[in-house]
Amino acid sequence: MAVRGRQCSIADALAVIGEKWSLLALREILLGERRFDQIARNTGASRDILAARLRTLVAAGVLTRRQYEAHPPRYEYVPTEAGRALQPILLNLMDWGDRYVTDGPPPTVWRHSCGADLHPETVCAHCGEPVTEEGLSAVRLGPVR
Amino acid sequence: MAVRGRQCSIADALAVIGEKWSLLALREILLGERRFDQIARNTGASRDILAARLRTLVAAGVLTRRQYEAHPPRYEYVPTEAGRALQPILLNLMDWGDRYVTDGPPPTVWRHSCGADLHPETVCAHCGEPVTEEGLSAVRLGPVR
DNA sequence: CGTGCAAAGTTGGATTTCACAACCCAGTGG
DNA sequence: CCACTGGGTTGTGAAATCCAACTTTGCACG
Repeated sequence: MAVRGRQCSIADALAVIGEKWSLLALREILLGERRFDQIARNTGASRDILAARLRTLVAAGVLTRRQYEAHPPRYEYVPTEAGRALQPILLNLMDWGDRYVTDGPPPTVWRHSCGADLHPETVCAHCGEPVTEEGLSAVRLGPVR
Repeated sequence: MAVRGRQCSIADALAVIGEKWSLLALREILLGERRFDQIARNTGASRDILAARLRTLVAAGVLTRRQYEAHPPRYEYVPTEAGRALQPILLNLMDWGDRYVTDGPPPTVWRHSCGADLHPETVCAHCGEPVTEEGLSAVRLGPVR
């Protein structure tokens, strides 16, 4: 996407998952839907665009396309490790939408194994403290191309 | 964006910040850049699209547009609470890009106040345990419209 | 046999969005 | 007077998206 602009992994990540429908397709796949028709129905994406996005995600290594039936040939989409690693991003995005965009109660609720309704929080993996603006400084920034 | 499809705060969130360049503009603003020209240069977005995105983000309450000079009138873009709340999402996205997309070392590195280079981790706000696929179950899902 | 259905797309054409360069306006500095 | 800066807007053409219809392979029903 961004040939010019700051060299940055956010831009690189968005080149893979930043297009329209990519993240919604991944949401459905991480919810357990693996079939084209079901993903199309549950996201609302048009079938041609969805096919293109799934191809991109397979090419990027986020999904694999697995044949689950030989005659007629039928395929399903399974998340790779990279795909499963997007789950926290989707949960954070959902939580942000719940708080600042969606009117009314959250449409989707997750239960954590500890028993509580899940509210994701981002912490420093090293010390476990929540990440706040004040506790953060940029050591090195990507150059602007 | 998604009139049809599952009712979901991820879709709602993407309607606000899911368009091309929105998140990259927010990245620059959260890095401290507040001026149109600087944001345009550092993201690589074309000026017309950037102006449209900033208007959308102001209308959605993610940014405010503040006049910092009267003659000639000049404006800067300041994140609101909702805007600052996107920081964890951007950090997670950056970390994902570092791991699975960007070749070579991470272009941008953040230092946490604990002294370590920041690697964000998403935990359950209630119990503090990392969020994994296994520890998670959907209690309620949004209906498909 | 003929009809209907399902899954996983592909195709054609209209609409919308995006990119790029050029332009505008107000003030500032030389 | 001239160039330059900041914060945009305008026009044109290219690209992406939307939507409905069609295709292919096979199964099940009557």
